[in-house]
Amino acid sequence: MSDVSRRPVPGIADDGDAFHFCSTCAFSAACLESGYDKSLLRDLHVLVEHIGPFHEGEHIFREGDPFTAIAAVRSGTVKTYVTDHEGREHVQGFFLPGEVIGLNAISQARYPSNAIALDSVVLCRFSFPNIAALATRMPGLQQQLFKLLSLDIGKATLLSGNFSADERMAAFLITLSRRYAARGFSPNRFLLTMTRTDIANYLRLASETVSRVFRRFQDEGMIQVERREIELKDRKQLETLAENVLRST
Amino acid sequence: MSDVSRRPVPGIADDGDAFHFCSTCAFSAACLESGYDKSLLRDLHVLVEHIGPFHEGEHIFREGDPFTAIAAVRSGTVKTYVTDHEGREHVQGFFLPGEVIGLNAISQARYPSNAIALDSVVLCRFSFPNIAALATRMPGLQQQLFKLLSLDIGKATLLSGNFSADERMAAFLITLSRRYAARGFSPNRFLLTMTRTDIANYLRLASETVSRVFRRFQDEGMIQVERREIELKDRKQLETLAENVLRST
DNA sequence: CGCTAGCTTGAAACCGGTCAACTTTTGTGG
DNA sequence: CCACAAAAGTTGACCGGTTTCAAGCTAGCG
Repeated sequence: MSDVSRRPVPGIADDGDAFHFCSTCAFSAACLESGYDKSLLRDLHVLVEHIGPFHEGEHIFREGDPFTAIAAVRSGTVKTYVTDHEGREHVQGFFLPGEVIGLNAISQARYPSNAIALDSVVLCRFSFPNIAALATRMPGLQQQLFKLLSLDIGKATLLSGNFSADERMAAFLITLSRRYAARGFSPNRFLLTMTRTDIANYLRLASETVSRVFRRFQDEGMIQVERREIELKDRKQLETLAENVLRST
Repeated sequence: MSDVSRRPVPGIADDGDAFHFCSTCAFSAACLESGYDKSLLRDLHVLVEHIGPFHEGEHIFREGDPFTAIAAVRSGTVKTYVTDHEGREHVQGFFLPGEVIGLNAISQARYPSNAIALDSVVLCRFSFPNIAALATRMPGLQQQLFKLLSLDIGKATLLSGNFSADERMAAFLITLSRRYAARGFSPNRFLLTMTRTDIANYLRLASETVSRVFRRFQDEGMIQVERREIELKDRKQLETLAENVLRST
């Protein structure tokens, strides 16, 4: 079973400048800004381990695996999900580059869900005990961890509300867009790296409903979808639809 | 506007034994176990501020209020919720004695939702900057904070899945039961401190549906409800129903 | 080429929501 | 303590958004 353990990335060496160790990691920027001295930053650097690539369909961790590390997505998309007794899949989230997986495993010391690569995925792995220990010496890092955890509570709360299919779908598209934009990608044209079924299981819909909502949104000129490619053509209207879901974001 | 700020509890003095400052607070036990010396425990103690009582219907904080503190419920029940554009209320959670509110406010430095007392509520308030600072000197406390945050991600994820009314209701009752049991109350007989409408808005149902599910559960012998009093009569069956929701708990 | 997984579309069924009427409880003031 | 009003809860009938079922389509790939 593959997991977030030892598997160095071929071709990505850790030997370079210690202060550019991982441009996409959620920790680097925050900690660089905090003006720590070189020795502490070096401590952070030696914690990082680049692992992957995981290819499409490969599991990064599975429900019940012992928790040892959190990981920032460096490239690709990760889906987390659980499967219930009836075999229905419940998608908990999609993680894009720069986002951190595994935070919900801390409380149980086990991963409570499965994580699978939706395309080619490379991760930055952080041993949790080590980064927690370092955080006691770097208040900025501790603060960053608190923030990330708190953020995930908010994320999980978002779609738990009582919203219509249209509202949830609009919110899904808008948040995807914002997250891509935050990473320097186009906010209005991007690739859906997940299947319709994945989207459905995330939004608590049937995949047929996802198809139909896409079609209706397209007929109404709000989006243009062609297979996995999507273009947001009327952001304003989408934001309006998503408004109820996204308030407090 | 009332908020989690200065309002000492009349009759509850902070002058007593520093190591029994708050029997219900989520931090005390963990930190006592960690074997810290007296001076650090005293630091933790002076952070605690008992506030309240808030009486039924009174707000503890409101959406958008600047975040300064987290708080452990000492007695009573707190409901957190947001209201959307159409005036629909979305209940995010109920907090029983021993549970901590405000953790989802860290990332934004503002409370993302409203918190209201469902009955008479007393809180232990912890200034967040102070407790975070202290956590750098008490790794056990830091760990406890990480755990609490991580736990809340899991809680928020639970009901976000695609479950039937029956499954969600059963899960709601079972978790309530477990939480009361963990605090030394009866797991099979307790008071629903929230209205049917609150339950409905939490479970994404109509209040009429809550009524009907209660009635059906009762007709099937799983529970006995009389107004706000409830008794779980067939725990096993409820657990079975809740199973899908609660896996990974 | 043909297979398969993913996707789309239509028709019918159903779960839960909405609307409305009514009952019960709670709270208030005389 | 009672009268009354307001809030909470219950129940029934109907409606509608989503799901389910079924069929067919499309793209990607061996």
